[in-house]
Amino acid sequence: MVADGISAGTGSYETPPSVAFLVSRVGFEVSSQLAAGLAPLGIEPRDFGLLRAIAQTEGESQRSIGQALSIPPSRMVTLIDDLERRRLVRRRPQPSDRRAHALYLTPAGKRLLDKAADVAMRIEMTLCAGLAPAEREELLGLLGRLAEGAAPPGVHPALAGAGRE
Amino acid sequence: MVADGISAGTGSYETPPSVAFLVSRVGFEVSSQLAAGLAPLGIEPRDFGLLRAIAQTEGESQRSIGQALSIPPSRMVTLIDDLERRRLVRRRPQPSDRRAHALYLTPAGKRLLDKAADVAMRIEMTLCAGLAPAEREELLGLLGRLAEGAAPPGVHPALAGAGRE
DNA sequence: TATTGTTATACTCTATAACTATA
DNA sequence: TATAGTTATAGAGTATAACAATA
Repeated sequence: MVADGISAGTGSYETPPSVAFLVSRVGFEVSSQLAAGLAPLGIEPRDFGLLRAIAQTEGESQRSIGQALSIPPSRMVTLIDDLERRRLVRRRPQPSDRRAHALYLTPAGKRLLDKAADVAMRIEMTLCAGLAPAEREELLGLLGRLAEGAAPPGVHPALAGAGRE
Repeated sequence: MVADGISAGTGSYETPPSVAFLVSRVGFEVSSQLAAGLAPLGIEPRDFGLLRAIAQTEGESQRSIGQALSIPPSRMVTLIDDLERRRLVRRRPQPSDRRAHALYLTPAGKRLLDKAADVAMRIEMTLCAGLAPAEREELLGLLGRLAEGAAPPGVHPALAGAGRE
């Protein structure tokens, strides 16, 4: 099970009216839902992130993608090994640098990525089911402003762990 | 480092305009900030949650608090051992049932809990610094409605992990 | 016989460092 | 000598199951 950390002590004990607390709590729930929704597809949230990254930068080297996602090289080996074994990703030799492996999605990988995106979309719809379209827009705007202010300028380390830091 | 899971693949690659994604991303950031802010106090988010739970149910048994937070008994032993070694928590025999240990905060534990609450409050203030008071209220309301709809009825398993699932 | 706390153990996840093959 | 990928290894964190004392 994924584990959040900040929502710690939620339970039946207390529910401080704090944005930080609520965001963390809902974020945790959403993470769990994503993991549960992805499980039938045989992948985890981190694989989803990896597949997306590969899809959007086809041909990039293993290390380069790992760096962008803050995944150390040795970990990338295991993760890509796994995806390659399932025929979702392929390592191809790079003519320009024979040390490097360029990563590509297989057709099966692309199909799976589409299915995973569907799962994510369904979660979004369920999550916002109680909100009017205008309310959802309002929420998106407010959260976006929080994200801008709070996030470190570059990439944030989200793929690294299993549950939640 | 704490790790979220759903925010996977954030990086420089993509930023879907999704509430689920944004909530998870910001929630992850907040968790990291809490961990960082608590570190100088010598505790982690899960300890914070545990201290709060004990503070609000003084005298409850170890098992009972563990159950409320979805922490297995064997894990509670280690966690409470740790807090007791630092003189933040005390186990006291229960006259009614000599198998059970009732948990109490020491004065030092209460002081530390106060400090931790300050840390959390500062994070909240920083997070919402860019929002007008009315906007923050709006956000609280919208998030509250998400939390109601998305959360399972009872307790949610947040204390289990280290950072974020 | 069931339950509280504990211990022992095994498993998963992850990162660090050493290694190889190229550059 | 530096870098891409790999392998080996060791550490942290966690859960499961066996155990002792008490109910």
